[in-house]
Amino acid sequence: MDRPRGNDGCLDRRAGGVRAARLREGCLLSAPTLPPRFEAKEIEGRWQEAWERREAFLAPQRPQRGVFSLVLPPPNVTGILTLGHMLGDTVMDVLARQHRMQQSPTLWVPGLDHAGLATQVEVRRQLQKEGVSFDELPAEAQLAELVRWKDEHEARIRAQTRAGGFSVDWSRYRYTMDAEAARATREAFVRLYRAGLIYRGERMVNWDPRLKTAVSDLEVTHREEDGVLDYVLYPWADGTPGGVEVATVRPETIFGDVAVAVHPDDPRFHDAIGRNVVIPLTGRTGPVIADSAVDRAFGAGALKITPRNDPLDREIFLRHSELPNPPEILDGSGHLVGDWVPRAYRGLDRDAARKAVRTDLTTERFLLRSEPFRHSVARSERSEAVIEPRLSTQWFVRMGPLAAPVVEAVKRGEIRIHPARWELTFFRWMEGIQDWCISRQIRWGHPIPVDRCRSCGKEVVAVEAPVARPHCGSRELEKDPDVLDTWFTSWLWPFAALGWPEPTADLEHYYPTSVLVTGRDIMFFWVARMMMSGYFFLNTRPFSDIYFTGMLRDERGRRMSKHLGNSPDPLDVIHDRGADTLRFALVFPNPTDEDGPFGGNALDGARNFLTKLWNVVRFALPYVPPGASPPVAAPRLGPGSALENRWLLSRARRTGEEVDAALSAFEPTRAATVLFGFVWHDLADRYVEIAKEALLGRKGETAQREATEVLGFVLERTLRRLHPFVPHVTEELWHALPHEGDLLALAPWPPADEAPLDPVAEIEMEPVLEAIHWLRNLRAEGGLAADRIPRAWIRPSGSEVARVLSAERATIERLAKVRPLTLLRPEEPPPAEVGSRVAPLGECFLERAAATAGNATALERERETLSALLRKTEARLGDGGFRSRAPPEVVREAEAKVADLTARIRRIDEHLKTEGSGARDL
RNA sequence: GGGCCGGUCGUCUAGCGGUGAGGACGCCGCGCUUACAACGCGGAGAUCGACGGUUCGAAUCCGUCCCGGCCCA
Repeated sequence: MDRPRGNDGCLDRRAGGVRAARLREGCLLSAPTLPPRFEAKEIEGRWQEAWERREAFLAPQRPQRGVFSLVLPPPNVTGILTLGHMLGDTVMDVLARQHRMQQSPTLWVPGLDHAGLATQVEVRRQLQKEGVSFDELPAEAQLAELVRWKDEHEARIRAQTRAGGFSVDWSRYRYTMDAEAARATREAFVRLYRAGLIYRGERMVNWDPRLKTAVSDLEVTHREEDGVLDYVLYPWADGTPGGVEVATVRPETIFGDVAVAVHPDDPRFHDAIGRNVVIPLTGRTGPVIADSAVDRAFGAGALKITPRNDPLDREIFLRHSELPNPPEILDGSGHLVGDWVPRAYRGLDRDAARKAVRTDLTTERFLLRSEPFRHSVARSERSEAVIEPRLSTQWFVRMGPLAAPVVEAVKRGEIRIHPARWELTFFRWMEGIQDWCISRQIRWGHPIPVDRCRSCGKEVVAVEAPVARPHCGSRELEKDPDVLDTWFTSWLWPFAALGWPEPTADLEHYYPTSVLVTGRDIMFFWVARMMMSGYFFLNTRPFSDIYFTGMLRDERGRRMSKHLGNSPDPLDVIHDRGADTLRFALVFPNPTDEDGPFGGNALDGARNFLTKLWNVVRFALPYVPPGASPPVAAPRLGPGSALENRWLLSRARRTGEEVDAALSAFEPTRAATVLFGFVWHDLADRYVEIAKEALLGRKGETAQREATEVLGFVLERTLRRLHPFVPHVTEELWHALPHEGDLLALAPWPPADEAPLDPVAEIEMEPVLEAIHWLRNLRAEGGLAADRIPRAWIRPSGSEVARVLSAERATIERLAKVRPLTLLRPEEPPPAEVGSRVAPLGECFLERAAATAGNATALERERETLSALLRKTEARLGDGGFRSRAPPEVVREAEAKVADLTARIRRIDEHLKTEGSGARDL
């Protein structure tokens, strides 16, 4: 075996040797050398190409066993990917890569969403900046603009996804507006229509007058805003003085009024019910009606009824059939129209109308007073326009029947939500679910697959464009002018992306999918609806687990947004820092399912970790050169093996088990945290430092061989387990070490239990590490020069500890930089002029610089801590209830603790006495 | 107005009935020890939002309140 010389020249030559050996083997994928620092740029592109060349992520057409599949939530073409997308993608990639390594046929379907309204709004805005009015363009030109936008952004989004190293199957890439998606969309519509779950009706919808389209409840946001509440007098129609006082924030809707409603139990209005009032400015009158939906506490207790312009008014109107049905008074763009609006007001937009109405109400003394009023205002999520509730004819999906099986499935545990706390939110929404308005009056979307007969008005709904004639025999068909809500395609995605409604092989083998990872913000828009469609169209869950990621904040805790400029393009971050650094920073240290800060700190931490990993391998390289045989199994250790070897394998075992458990439980951050701690602290800080002597051959050939095997094995397995998180760097390092197979991405996931558990080694390692720690502590406090190797003594607390310390004396001496370390017998007096510590493993003594006197302080502090603890524990034991009610082992533990603390405090007192005399001697 | 989630070292967080409350970042001190200064070693720093209650025992369970955040109306 080659021995390292321990200087840079040697290492470089060795690295050269690696390269030469690799070239001889004809392996072009090999890492040429390991520079002292890890440079992401150099390696990431190379491995991405290698994976692609080997078609590593191409899912088999005919998988033979249990598959793992998932669809990438197709990002909106509205813009480019954000770091938030990268977070979800990273979580998905961790799961996908792990399952692939576990030899499950794995399919991850990438895609793109046309994002109808959102995209149209973006394109409209963009054109507006260029001085072009989207709305005035002919239909074909509008479409051309939309397609151009889509093409540009699609390219960028694909580039971003590639740069992240995400293991999607590009051969299955899908777009929500491709031909197959169009087919699936039509099919879904037709099936629901035939099942009576889609209907067209005149209903109150959320109308966006700026975009001139209906939007769904989910596309409306409510915000507290300052407004004005007007109190208007509706005088008695019979000319008697007075009338009814009505409060409104939308006085311009007065033209659509048909009545005034009051609460039937409101004593203020008992005499008013049934009388008629004048509706100001209209020349019309209307009755005062009673309805218990009226909120008596609001305004003056009376509500004007505008059946076409307010949902509550509509409800009340429908309960009072005697009221006249008014014509439309506000058109799609928010302008006053129709016979009921006096000429003077027609054509005014709603803001101008409100002003004019208020002025005229004042002039004619109908306006009693106006108050500032803070209330919740509904705005369109996409255009920010104030939503106009408007009676309009639209297409709806009946949600009740679709929702029922989904709620049941989640309650049965057939679909699991992670983190589970979101179930509550989910249920609450599902239980109050409203019908879904799916028609949009925009350009960008799938057309509604309905034709209507010009003569008889009958609807023709078919998957194929209709050729058949409706009942009346006319051939004059008119297409429905509307398009479908984007989500009407997206909600089909888990199966539509696999080819539904065609009975494709992918659909057969990869549906239902395994997991869905997405942000909570689209829980209702998308996730819940996919669940409903899954049960309706395929009678199965679309996925078994849902994982909700958190929302990223910047380091000041603000939400990331384009507007604030705190949302960098992931491609730039990858260019600067590397994909692996970004990926690790996204899962560690902040939990992937919480809204945590993300920024330079996290990126630095990830980079530091990768550098550490890089350097551990770099250190190991000379001992486990590429020529060495790959570790096929864990090294077989015996009782005579070095403690650190037994210990490290045992730690590796526990790490593996916890990582696997964390990933199964959808806790990627916990998995990353455990790996981080293992690599940095157990492997690098402890094992490597302790094992250096053996590795260097100073403890003989057998010891060297064993340490080499352990190091090689643990590193190789650790790289495998880390691979899903940081695929490029691990692939690079894996190839630099002895390994079997040609890609780490396809290497098998190591079983955690192949490394032997060794609880004895773990227990024995404790006092060794502790001794090193306390001696270092004394050393730092004792004011010793860096090159000074002081003498040290330990009086162990028990014979077992004494045995271990004695066996590991050389290691302790080396790592604590003391010599010699002398073990004292139980009552053997300590030396003079020393710093001391009373630790659980025993008393530690170290020579110190003559001038320092910090020891007494440290001891006193320690004494105080221990005394406080002792008092607490004694108090607990003194409590009668404790002894009788607590479990016996807890009582015994407390007793042992009291004994231990008492002994240690006594020791400290002894030390302090010596210290006192010593200090006087100074 | 209703609901949900959360308040733990300066910051971000782990722990969710018996702990000397763990870690990371930041901070302080000493060190370029031949894998790593993007590092090593040591140190300081938290009565776990407040008040009650349950319990032999509460950061952990239950109430009330306060403060954040989100969702719905």
